[in-house]
Amino acid sequence: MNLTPRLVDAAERLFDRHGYMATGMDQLTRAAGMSSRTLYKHAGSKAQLMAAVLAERDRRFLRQIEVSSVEALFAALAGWIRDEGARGCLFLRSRAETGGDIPEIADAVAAHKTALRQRVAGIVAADLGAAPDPLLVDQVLVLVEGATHAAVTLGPEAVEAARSAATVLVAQARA
Amino acid sequence: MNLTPRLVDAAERLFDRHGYMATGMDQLTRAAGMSSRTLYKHAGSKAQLMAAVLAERDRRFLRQIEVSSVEALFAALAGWIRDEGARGCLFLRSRAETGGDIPEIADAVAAHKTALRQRVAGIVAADLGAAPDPLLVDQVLVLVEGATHAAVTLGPEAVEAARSAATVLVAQARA
DNA sequence: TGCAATGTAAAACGAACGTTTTACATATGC
DNA sequence: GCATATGTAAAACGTTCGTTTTACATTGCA
Repeated sequence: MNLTPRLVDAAERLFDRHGYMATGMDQLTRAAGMSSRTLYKHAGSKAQLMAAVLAERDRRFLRQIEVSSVEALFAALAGWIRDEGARGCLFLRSRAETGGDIPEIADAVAAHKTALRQRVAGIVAADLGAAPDPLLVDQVLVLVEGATHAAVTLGPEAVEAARSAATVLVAQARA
Repeated sequence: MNLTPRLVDAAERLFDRHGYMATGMDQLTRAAGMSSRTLYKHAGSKAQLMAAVLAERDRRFLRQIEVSSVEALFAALAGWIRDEGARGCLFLRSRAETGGDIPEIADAVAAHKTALRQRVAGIVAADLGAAPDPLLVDQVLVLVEGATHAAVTLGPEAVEAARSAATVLVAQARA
């Protein structure tokens, strides 16, 4: 059940561009350059492959926002969207596509969102130099989700709007 | 090609709960209480049915946020989420599920997001009593999208966080 | 009374779905 | 040199997909 990067990367690309349901196993085998027999030996099932994709994306995204200020958080988010494009949050999308009915996927999404909230709390704390008001953490988290999804239609300006809004909120919390 | 409310309402419910791809035509015919022959005469195709669902949802959502202050906007959003549940934006979800490749759906989503931005601009203008800075409109729009999507994991507190953040931004714009 | 229109029920369409299996090739380690 | 593991290619599994068609019942209007 060990997964090669080749498979996970190809799967992430296809799931992200076309959706979980719309991506067939034959497209996955072709993109990964392996037979379906090997793919199933490595991944177990389509749902488990998606869970592996989400776990890898969680690691990669959290690494991208390894910062210690709110300004840097939104700069990192802008970089992510510049590199990856703006298609909304893959975690929320894959959960919604499957109605939350596939445990492997629902669990991976819940774990990511928990980790994301903790990371944002840490960034706000580092920025303020003190334990932050939970409301401020929620506000920054809402701005992160908002930038991610508004960017689908607004483009990078959504991230800039979120960044400037967060700056005002943090400055006010400091005073 | 006229659509009965019964069909559109049943389709909206299924598409919203389980996703566009995961909802089969047989579930739609059963929920709408009609044969597939009649459904196709009325709706034309699955994609056109989804487009009709989105057009109806657009009307309903814009009616819900027929308000003239930013506070009232987020109160209306809280009411929507209380009644409908928090599953993220159906427009963005259906567009992402289909990779933007189905014109009926992609067009309905684009139209809704354009209308939403104009509505938010109108609300901010009414609240300020003056033409708003486009950046402030983007900020409120980001907070609306953020509340919608953060509520999936945070619950109603996401809307409260967005509301309080928007209040600060509007107050600052007034000064 | 009778003709369109409109509906239902159900079978059929070919294609694609996720997954498993069969048959065979190629390495690696004792 | 021979088992063991690991791979590919491809067919087959039964199911479901969106859509169309066939056959028949019901309705409303001339």
